[in-house]
Amino acid sequence: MTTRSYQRHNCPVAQALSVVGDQWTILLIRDVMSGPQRFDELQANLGISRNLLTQRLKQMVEADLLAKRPIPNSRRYAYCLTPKALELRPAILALAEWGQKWRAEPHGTRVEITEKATGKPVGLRYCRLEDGRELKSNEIAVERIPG
Amino acid sequence: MTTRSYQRHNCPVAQALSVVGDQWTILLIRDVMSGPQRFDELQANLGISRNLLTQRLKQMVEADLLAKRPIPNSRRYAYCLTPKALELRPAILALAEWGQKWRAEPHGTRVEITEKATGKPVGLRYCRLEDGRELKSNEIAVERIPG
DNA sequence: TAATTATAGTTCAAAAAAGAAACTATATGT
DNA sequence: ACATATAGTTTCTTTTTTGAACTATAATTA
Repeated sequence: MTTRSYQRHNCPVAQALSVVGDQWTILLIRDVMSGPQRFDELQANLGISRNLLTQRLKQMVEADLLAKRPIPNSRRYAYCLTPKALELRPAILALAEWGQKWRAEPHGTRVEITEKATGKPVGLRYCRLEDGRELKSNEIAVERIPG
Repeated sequence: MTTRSYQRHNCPVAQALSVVGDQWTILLIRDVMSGPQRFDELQANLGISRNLLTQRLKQMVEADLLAKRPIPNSRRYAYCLTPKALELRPAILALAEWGQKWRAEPHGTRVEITEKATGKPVGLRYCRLEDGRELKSNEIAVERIPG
């Protein structure tokens, strides 16, 4: 690892992207999150080439993002999200919200978050950890603290 | 645009990634957010090759993520974030939080969010939009609504 | 005034990554 | 026995990225 890549990697954003920052990984996680979990389904949905899908799935299993499990009474395999991958949901939802707002075609597929109990709309917001109180984006400061 | 890329793109996550999903764009935005705004600074910080940096900066200006402005009384240029890029902050902070939790080295650089007025710690959480009340991740449901 | 440095690039060859399409292996159903 | 489904692998081509040297120009320094 060179000095430069060290600089890139001593930052949580760069470290996250070194795991999920390639062209396909986040889309694969999103797809597995919303249903399809088999090789051919993922390939058809995303249009990723098969050799690359093989390679990515293998890397994602190694990175503990996916678990590959044989489906009983079948020779199929299911790719399942690990807790590590599930915790990317806020990042993926934040990207979805941004994509929804800034995309060229305003009326594509939407992603909506609701409260299970009431069906009321929910969004990702800044909260004071102490009491869960919502803060507006201009009320917060972001600081990088060298480790 | 092929059928497959249409499928990929009729999804706000894929649409977001089609703009910021390459290897460098999010790191460039993070870097510009936290200070460096000049060509050579960005190049040295990230270790990106110069020709690719040229190309990415140009694309990001075209995508309305960056504005290139000459610095007065100097022949330097500053790359400044547009509102569109600034609104990626939640996504970047969500990635930072995930990277901080799951990276191999637990004691690298940290990113901390605080309330400006009080210095109290803040995090990105799910909030009921109606009243800003924080909800736990198991209290929410995510739905994709075809457009 | 001439030489040097700083900045923001460009150029070009090589290496790495990704894509497309055909092929393989194996189990299952008919 | 033969066709089909699933999950890949192989091979070749195209595209991206890298690395390193080179360029252009304005401002500084000697």
